[in-house]
Amino acid sequence: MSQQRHGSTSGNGDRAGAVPAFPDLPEATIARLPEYLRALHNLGEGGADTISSEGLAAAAGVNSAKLRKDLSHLGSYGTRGVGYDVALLIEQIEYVLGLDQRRAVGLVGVGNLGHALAGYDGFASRGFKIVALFDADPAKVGERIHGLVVRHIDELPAVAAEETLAIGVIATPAGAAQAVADELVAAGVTSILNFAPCVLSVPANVDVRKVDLAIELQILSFHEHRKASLTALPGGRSATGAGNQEAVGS
Amino acid sequence: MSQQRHGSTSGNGDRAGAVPAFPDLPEATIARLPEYLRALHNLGEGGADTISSEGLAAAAGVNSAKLRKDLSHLGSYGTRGVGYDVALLIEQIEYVLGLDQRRAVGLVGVGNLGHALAGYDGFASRGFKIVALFDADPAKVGERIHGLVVRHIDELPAVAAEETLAIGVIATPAGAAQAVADELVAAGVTSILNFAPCVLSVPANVDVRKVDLAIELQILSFHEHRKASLTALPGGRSATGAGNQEAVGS
DNA sequence: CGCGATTTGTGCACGCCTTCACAAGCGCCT
DNA sequence: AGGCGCTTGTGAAGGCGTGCACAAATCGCG
Ligand SMILES: NC(=O)c1ccc[n+]([C@@H]2O[C@H](COP(=O)([O-])OP(=O)(O)OC[C@H]3O[C@@H](n4cnc5c(N)ncnc54)[C@H](O)[C@@H]3O)[C@@H](O)[C@H]2O)c1
Ligand SMILES: NC(=O)c1ccc[n+]([C@@H]2O[C@H](COP(=O)([O-])OP(=O)(O)OC[C@H]3O[C@@H](n4cnc5c(N)ncnc54)[C@H](O)[C@@H]3O)[C@@H](O)[C@H]2O)c1
Repeated sequence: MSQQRHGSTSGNGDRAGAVPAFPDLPEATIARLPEYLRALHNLGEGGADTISSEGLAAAAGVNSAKLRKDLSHLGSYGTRGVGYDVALLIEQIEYVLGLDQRRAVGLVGVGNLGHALAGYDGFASRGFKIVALFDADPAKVGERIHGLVVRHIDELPAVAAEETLAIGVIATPAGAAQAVADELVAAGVTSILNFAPCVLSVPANVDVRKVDLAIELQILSFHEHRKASLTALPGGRSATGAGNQEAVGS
Repeated sequence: MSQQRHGSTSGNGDRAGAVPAFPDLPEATIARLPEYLRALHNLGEGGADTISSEGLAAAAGVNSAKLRKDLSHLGSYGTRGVGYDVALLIEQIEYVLGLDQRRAVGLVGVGNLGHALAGYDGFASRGFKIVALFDADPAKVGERIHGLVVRHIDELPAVAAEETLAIGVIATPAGAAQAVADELVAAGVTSILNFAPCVLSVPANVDVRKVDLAIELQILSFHEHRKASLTALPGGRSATGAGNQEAVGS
């Protein structure tokens, strides 16, 4: 880690304008950082000043060696014999994840799922703010949800022009998803979270993450199936092997 | 594949009672099977009888070599020079995923998100049926949602006794999630889909998958951050590297 | 001031997954 | 009947991620 960036004054504020161009963190690591962050916040509220890798690993549900290696990738902020400074580590991870600036989210498709998302306070507390809601249904446009007015999808370019949307969320039916994605991309959005069960085609510089509940259920179904086929087999070993806590991140 | 199980009569029904105890498919493969399945259904509705690995791979958003290797793991159902028989492959994958029997899902926590899930028809069309809704709030108990009456969480054991729940879905606040998970496990549920942002502790024979939207957003945020720090750097290569379609599966 | 207890950071080996590249197999056309 | 083009299935190589095990570092105490 060439750039040490150690928060000398403990508080924030010394973050230089020019971002240091990241060492390429392993994808697997960055997928776990949010989990560490959540665990740290819990621990912090619990009054802990420092936490050992063992403790944090347990709270995040991972192996302690993995956790240490992950953290080592973003430059070492632990103290041997003591552990990690909770506040400092929170600050570090938030910085790496780009959460020091609150990211603006635009949500397209205010149906069943969209409604739930729009009203979810878990976004605000984790660094995001839904700043705009869009739908194509005239009956929905104008509706007020949690302080936001639903706007017509055609207004997307205008809205994006006045407030940069960091992330676009697609909660429309699958048939409309690709068109919506195209419009988001045209409006300058380079990160998309897609709830529609379909593959999106986007330019190479745009990141798409997909959440498909049916897929999750089907994976569970497979394991059910497998477990069922094992019930009448040799030693019913329960220890060795599969059975556990798979996070959704890639 | 020792057991060929070739659907001779094309329809279903010849599935012998004793399941053949699976070759251990790579975890990565089973996480992609649902995606292939969805793509196949789309193609089938489009009127295709057969599909090449190239075509199916494109529809599912993966590399064609990867797709072939995945499918080869479950015994080859393709024809060289022609491709895969769409109907047969659908049947195959559904069998492997255990979707030939419709799985009963119990949903706990009928709040914002729970409501949306309860009303989602995408489950039914993909092999699942929500058979019970639970909540702890007396104000919610008794409410009728999409033909199902919300029952009190205390009734879970009774309900589970009369209808086996294959999968439990947790959509309660994080604070209640562990308790709910314990109750599900006690009721005999061995697969859990968890929407609450917390780590669940369960016995080794229970599978847990987690969906955390904030984590997805934070991962996107990281890439935004990284991209932003790269704008003013050497050759703005857009081809090489990250930027794309990461599925939610492990 | 030195020693032991504790905990981080990491070298290393192993296994999984991805990807390339190609031989083997299949159907169609002549 | 034979050849040609197309597509599958897979061997092999390389890369990535995980987890062990341990040296280095720090703190607290006698
Ligand atoms: N409801 C769930 O629990 C759930 C779960 C998993 C996945 N999903 C997926 O999420 C998506 C939304 O689900 P839902 O249940 O909210 O569906 P929905 O039909 O209730 O809502 C879809 C909304 O999108 C709007 N819309 C349609 N085309 C549009 C367009 N071109 N531009 C803007 N808005 C448009 C519709 O007007 C509607 O309000 C679907 O793809 C569904 O498969 C939903
Ligand atoms: N709403 C969203 O879009 C969204 C998005 C991502 C994650 N989540 C997560 O999903 C969970 C639910 O979110 P929500 O917005 O629906 O919250 P909510 O408060 O609207 O609903 C929670 C429901 O759970 C019920 N409940 C509480 N304790 C219970 C118990 N012990 N047993 C049974 N039921 C109990 C409550 O009565 C309530 O009806 C939360 O953990 C949230 O973080 C929600």
